[in-house]
Amino acid sequence: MQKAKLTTINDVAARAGVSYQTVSRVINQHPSVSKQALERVQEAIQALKYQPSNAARHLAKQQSAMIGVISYGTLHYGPAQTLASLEREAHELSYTLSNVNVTDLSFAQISAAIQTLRRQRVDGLIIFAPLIDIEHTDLESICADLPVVFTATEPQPKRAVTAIDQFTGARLGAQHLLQLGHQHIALLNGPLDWYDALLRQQGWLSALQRAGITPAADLESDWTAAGGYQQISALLESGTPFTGLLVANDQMALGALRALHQHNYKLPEDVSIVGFDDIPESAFLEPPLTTIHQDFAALAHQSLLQLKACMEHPNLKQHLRVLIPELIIRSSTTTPKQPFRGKK
Amino acid sequence: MQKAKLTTINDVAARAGVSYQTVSRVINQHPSVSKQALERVQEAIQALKYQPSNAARHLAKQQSAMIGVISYGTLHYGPAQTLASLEREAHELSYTLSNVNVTDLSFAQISAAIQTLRRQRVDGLIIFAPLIDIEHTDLESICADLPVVFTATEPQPKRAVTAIDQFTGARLGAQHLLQLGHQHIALLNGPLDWYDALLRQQGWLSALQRAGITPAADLESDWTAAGGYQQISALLESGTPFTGLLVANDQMALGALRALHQHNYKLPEDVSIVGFDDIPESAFLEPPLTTIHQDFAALAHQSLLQLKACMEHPNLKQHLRVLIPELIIRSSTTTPKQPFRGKK
DNA sequence: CGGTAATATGTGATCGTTCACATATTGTCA
DNA sequence: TGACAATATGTGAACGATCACATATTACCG
Repeated sequence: MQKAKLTTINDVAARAGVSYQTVSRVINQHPSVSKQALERVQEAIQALKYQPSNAARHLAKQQSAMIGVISYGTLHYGPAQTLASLEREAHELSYTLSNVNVTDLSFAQISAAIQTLRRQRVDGLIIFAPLIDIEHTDLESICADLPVVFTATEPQPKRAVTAIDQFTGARLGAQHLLQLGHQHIALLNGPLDWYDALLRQQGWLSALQRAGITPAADLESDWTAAGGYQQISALLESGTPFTGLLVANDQMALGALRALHQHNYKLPEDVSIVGFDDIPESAFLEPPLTTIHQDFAALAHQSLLQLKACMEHPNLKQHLRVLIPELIIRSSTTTPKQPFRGKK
Repeated sequence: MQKAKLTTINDVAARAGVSYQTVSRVINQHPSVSKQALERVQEAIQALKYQPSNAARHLAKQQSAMIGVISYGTLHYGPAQTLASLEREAHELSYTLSNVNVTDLSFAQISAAIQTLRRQRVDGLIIFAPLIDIEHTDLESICADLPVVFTATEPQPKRAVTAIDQFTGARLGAQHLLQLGHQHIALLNGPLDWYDALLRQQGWLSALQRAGITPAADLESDWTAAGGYQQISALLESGTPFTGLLVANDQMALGALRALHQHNYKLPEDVSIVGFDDIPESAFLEPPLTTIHQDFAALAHQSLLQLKACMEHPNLKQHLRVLIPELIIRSSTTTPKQPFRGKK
């Protein structure tokens, strides 16, 4: 093994001819260090390629400069973007991010993830996973007095939450279709154990109800293009009439487009589609996709800011921070050709 | 602040009525612990919600159970997938991953990233970024005796490298087009400061040269659909004749498809397109995209295995591990209608 | 020149673990 | 029953940094 024993603060002190405490002062930029000592210590650090050990520092300081993240579904666009932004933002605040990705939303996995992060003595925690089934009391017992920010999850009483308003997003999409004159509007949603999906369903329903319109169809799929393709193919073959379609992410919308093309539908004349997320490819689909833009970088930024507030003022009451998504109109939506149409 | 002082091994020992060392033995599953002591310690751990401090453990053990990753461009599909897989794999080997994402490939950033990870005393390092301009001697000086695995980078003498064979991948794509009878084949590549892009260019060129065919065009873009759209639009407007197009990732291919549709090209009759990566959406594009499949999960798996080997046998000479990508034929490629065609 | 403050440096204890070693207890067999 | 091994437990030092405090040096002002 490489038992080469890494250089320590003492090695540097010895070489510079000062005490270890002086070296510590140089590292931490304490003002009371003479110019001579400073130079000699810096020279020694360079020469010995000294790097202070975070572990030792954390132990002594009783804080880790680490932020824990519990993430879910990071292979999907939204979570992946958020996580990447989170990492960048954290680095700018000179925090290190420690990410644990859970593969399901069971209490067992969530609690194991929290334990892992508590061992690392993270200074704060961002839970970036839908937690529909978790009891608040259970969470309280594991998180203890760790500062936590939730996102993508249902409102937690007394807990800090930063989220993009999915309800409003879906409503914007549905309203756009309604304003164009669509009367038969279907929803292709993601899995309902994602809280985001639940909220989008509610927003869509709310818009339709307010307009006095009955939903044409309410489908659930798995966020993938394949799933979207499958569901819309089935819907078309079932003969259910619809002219407007709200899809809960752009990948499924892509699959839906394919299904519609295969069934010789003309787009957007025959069916208008609104996606969700505004992935970079959306503007280049056939036809370019009208969609609900979500600012994941802003979500990351805000949740980190909120976590910082939690860490600095642990007793401050935290409120809900909400980001509003934006409707991006492209050419996949238009006025319906006929007020009503069935199977082609 | 929450100066509540977390519970330590001593608190557990006191409650269980044993010495701290016995508690340590329980934590580390040492065999020589009596059944009674074991039970009492476990009870105390439960009751006090004790979690051992990783920082203290690492300090004492002189190893961190952390693996550092230096990543680049994680907002793109390939890197994002690899990173996510890496995290999952590392967790399975009960390592923690510490990721630093660099925003450019300057020596300054790479070396800062390595310093950050050295401070964390990572046990090993996976450099998952193209390092075309970095001198080997510079790297040697920073990495010192840290076990390192490179990937997505040019072969390093004496260093461990795991990579997907991009040269072969591009050649497979080009050969497919050649076998269909295409004579005018263009390449739409990613930025050439990615080593992957460079290798794909070489593989494509090599296949064409072997067939005695001159390249129709050699374009460089930025991996995005927007970039691909722009470049292919320009190519079409320039009137350069081509019937086959190899694109270095599927997002750019998506943009290229859009450009071709807009110019009223019939696909695949007028132009055959081969993508790269096989993103989940590829099968649902218009038309479904023939592409080169890359197994990013396997890449992550292999590089971690190799790193483990490096860590366990530091003096073992490491070789180059290569994964071979696979051609997935869908309907975006067919025989050329005419042996030659210019601007439409 | 004495006194007080500001600056510069050093010493011992501490953070929460593990390791090496010492010691106490139990078991097994001649 | 005595001897020796195996099992079980405890003690002090170490890991590499920071903190609180003590001390030495320099600076300034009346």
